Amino acid sequence: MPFRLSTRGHYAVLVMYELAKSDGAYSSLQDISTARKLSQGYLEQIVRPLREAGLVEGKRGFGGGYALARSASEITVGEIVRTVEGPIVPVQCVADDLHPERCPDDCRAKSVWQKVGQAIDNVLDSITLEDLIREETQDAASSKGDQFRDE
Amino acid sequence: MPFRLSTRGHYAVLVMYELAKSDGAYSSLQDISTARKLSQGYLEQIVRPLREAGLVEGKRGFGGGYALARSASEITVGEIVRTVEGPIVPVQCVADDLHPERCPDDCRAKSVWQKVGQAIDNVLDSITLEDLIREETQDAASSKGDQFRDE
DNA sequence: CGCTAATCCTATTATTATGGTAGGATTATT
DNA sequence: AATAATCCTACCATAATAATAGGATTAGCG
Repeated sequence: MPFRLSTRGHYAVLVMYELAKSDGAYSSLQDISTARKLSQGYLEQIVRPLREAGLVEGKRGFGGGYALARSASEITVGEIVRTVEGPIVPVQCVADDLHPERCPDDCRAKSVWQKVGQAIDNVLDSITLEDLIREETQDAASSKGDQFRDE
Repeated sequence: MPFRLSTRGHYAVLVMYELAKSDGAYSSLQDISTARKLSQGYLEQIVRPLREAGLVEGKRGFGGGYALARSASEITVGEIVRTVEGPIVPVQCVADDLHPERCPDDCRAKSVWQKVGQAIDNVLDSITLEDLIREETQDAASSKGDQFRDE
């Protein structure tokens, strides 16, 4: 149960993954929600901040849908997750200064949580949507190097 | 809000941190909860799995309390967190095979979540309680090397 | 022995977060 | 005009979280 990503971030990446595969064409949330067995209304709520942040563009009306606003190589998983879920701060005491007796400034454990947050950000920021759609059926390394290798 | 550690894991590390500082002597939860402004009853629930997992020893009665069952250098933050919160699996689709249409086996995003989980485990497992109590007031590197440096 | 301080154990509860549903308004294509 | 899509707001059911409450047991101390 610890360090879980909620479905918002999970589904956001799935939707962006689908849009990246469509490469320019507009895809409707109805199609995506049907294919992935997700609630369309829920996806609408999730896509909204992505649109407001300029990651996707919505086109209304018949034949409309969503498309990436930028190239798949310029959108990282970290940007997607932080856009729909907020900054990655595993333990609140790192961000604010409430409960000074519980978590005083000199508490060495704080640096643990900071390092965890940075480690998560590093992984998420190192992976672009292009990495995800490249070599779809293979499990080999991406062409860019060791950023996305399974080890 | 994503990748958050609940208070269970947070408080568990705080308690273990206090026990490590006491170095062998039994510390009561009443003292710890008073000093850290935490609920004693809640801490009791949190310490229980730590005792059952053999990380701490409880001593009942007058003058009793809890003490580390092993050396502080042999207990990692990762072990503490996983004991009270369970394994670190950021996205469930990595662990089970429900929703095969939502998260098919060939979904490349799965490897992202796996890498995140491993990165978290790596950080948590690299830090022992001894690392936390050493050089308490300093922000320098630990004597063991670059495992716990602020960068 | 009896008092007290502690762990140990179970049940309940208030609050919050999660994961949606419902219903509609707007826009664009055919 | 019909339809298919985004866009927007509100509400809600469930589950997880973070405790609280109340007691039973055990051990030291006078």
